[in-house]
Amino acid sequence: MMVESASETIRSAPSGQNGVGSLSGQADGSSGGATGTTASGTGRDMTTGADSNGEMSPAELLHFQQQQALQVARQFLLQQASGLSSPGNNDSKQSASAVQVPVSVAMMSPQMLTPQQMQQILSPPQLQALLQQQQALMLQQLQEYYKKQQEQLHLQLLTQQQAGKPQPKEALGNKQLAFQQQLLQMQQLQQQHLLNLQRQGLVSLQPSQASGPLQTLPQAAVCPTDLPQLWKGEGAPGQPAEDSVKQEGLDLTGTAATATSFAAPPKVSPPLSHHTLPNGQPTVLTSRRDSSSHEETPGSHPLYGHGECKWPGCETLCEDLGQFIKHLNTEHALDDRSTAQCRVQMQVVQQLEIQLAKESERLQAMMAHLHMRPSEPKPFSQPVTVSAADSFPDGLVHPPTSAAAPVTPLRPPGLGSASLHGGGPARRRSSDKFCSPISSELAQNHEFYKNADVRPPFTYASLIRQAILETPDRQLTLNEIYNWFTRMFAYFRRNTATWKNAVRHNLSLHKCFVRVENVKGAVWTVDEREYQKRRPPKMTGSPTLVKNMISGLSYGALNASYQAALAESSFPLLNSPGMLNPGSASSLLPLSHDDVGAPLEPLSSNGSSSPPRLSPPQYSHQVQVKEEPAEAEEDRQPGPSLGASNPSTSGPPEDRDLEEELPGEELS
DNA sequence: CACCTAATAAACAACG
DNA sequence: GCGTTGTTTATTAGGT
Repeated sequence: MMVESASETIRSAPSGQNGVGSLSGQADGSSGGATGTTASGTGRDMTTGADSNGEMSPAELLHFQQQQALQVARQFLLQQASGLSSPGNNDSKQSASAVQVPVSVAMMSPQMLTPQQMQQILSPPQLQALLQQQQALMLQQLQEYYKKQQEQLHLQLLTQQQAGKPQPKEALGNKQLAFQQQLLQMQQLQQQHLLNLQRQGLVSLQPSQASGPLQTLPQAAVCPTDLPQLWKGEGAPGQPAEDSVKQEGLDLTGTAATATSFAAPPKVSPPLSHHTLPNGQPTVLTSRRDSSSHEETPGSHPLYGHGECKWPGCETLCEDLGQFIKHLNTEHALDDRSTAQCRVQMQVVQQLEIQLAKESERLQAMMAHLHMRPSEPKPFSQPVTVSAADSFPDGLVHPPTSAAAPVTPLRPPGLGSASLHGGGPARRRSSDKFCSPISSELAQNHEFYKNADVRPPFTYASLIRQAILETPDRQLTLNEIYNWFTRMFAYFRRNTATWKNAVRHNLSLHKCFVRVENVKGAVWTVDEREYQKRRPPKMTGSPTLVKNMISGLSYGALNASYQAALAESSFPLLNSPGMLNPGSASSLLPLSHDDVGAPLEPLSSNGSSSPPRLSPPQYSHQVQVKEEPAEAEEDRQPGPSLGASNPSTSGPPEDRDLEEELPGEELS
């Protein structure tokens, strides 16, 4: 609550903030207490690493690997939970953010701010910059790491050949083990990298620069330090090289520290180190050394290691850093060759990213198979198996992710750009345009929105509707709507006057929101038809087209999975944001109330309730008002349209009333 | 450029 | 009188 008022003063909204501020305090208090941290998926019971085995049978090995994967996943959750994702909660993660933020912030805002302030203040663009920076480092590390791994494998193979005779079996087993470990490490790294990317996707505008501006980002990414170095060498030759080096060294340590915190989570590595094989020290050690090389040698240079120049294809030996710097400035100055090499490197990075995406996808599938679904309702939103090509046409991963969907490379359907409302002023609204299925989007990322001070890419109207539909009775009082907002979105824990006003404004303005007098007051409900009516014009794609596609597909031209995927992805288009799961879910499972994720969990687990694409119960929302005099409904009901129009009056809330065509008819 | 939609701000009334 | 709720109008901005 303190934070809230603080941020409010910071942002200094115009007038009557005070009164409302206090009010919101109350609201938050109640809601916050109620919700706390709901499912949030962190509490999964995961068997902790199978440690101790010296030798393993293949089965054991597999098991071990799975355990490792689990651990990695948990690591993710922890990271997310600890607030890596961004602002929202304060205290506990302050330390974490204190570690991460300052680095980048130091770069962009000379004057130092407290982490908290930063959390409040950091705008998406800034965050983006931060993340890009981190990503750059990660990429760099990744490259090195991969290289190392390769070398390592090679080395191992050699040693294996040599030592293969004595105890072939054991050695082989060990090798295998080491191999597995390496794989795991790679996975781990991949995931972390992915996490970074995803996080970046959260805030960044154009994650997909693969084709176009490719130059800009990756260039920075490839070698954040050496390019400036090169330019420096050219631009200001008089400058003592040492100085610049030192500075960069410092910077580097800073950034490297953050990067390594991702790269080498202590939790996961220990078990690995246990299993290092006889001669295996190198494996783990190298990786460790690798990942931490920067931080351990403050004066080092990313392109300098083990006494040699790491410039691609160079490997010139340099006794010390100074010599290396000279070498760098002379041999790798800014010229055609260097830039070309740089480009190549960029491509390498991109390839790696793609590879990463694929691998993480695989991991996702594995995790899913292991019932590890981290509080995220994959089945609905995305079949997980969206082809990598689809998800990453650009080789990058965009989507906002929550702790719930740590590794998921999925991009919220239709939301690709929607969620990336980068930079822009708070005004930017996007949701409806993209017709992102708010519910699935939310389901996937609610953890994120809950904790990250990121403006959700949905319109107020769709959010309000979502809030209402999530409740079993599909009705909410204004205050309950407020609470939902604050509960679900960190973003709405500040500037309360503003958005609350907006909420009221929307409720009044849109015909789709129907106020119903209740015994205990007034509640708001959603008139789904009205809501649908507002959409048609938008439909960026062209609903009819989509419809045709689907119907066409349904003739079986394409294989089922693809069809499903397609139907899935286009479903939201037909039904407008948010129609699906929660609506049906909540209608079926009252337990929904607590948060978005909740209703989805059970569904995802039992899978019973219709696959996303066709769930009929969506159109359920002619609400019935609890304990309510029927007359109330009239006042605003667009009476005509469906006789069913008031299942409320007649039927049960579940109203299986089948009007699925509705979207079609209305949209087309 | 016109038009539409959404966000934001603000005034105001009714009500408890 | 105050705060909440609800309605309404105006302005601004982004998208088409």
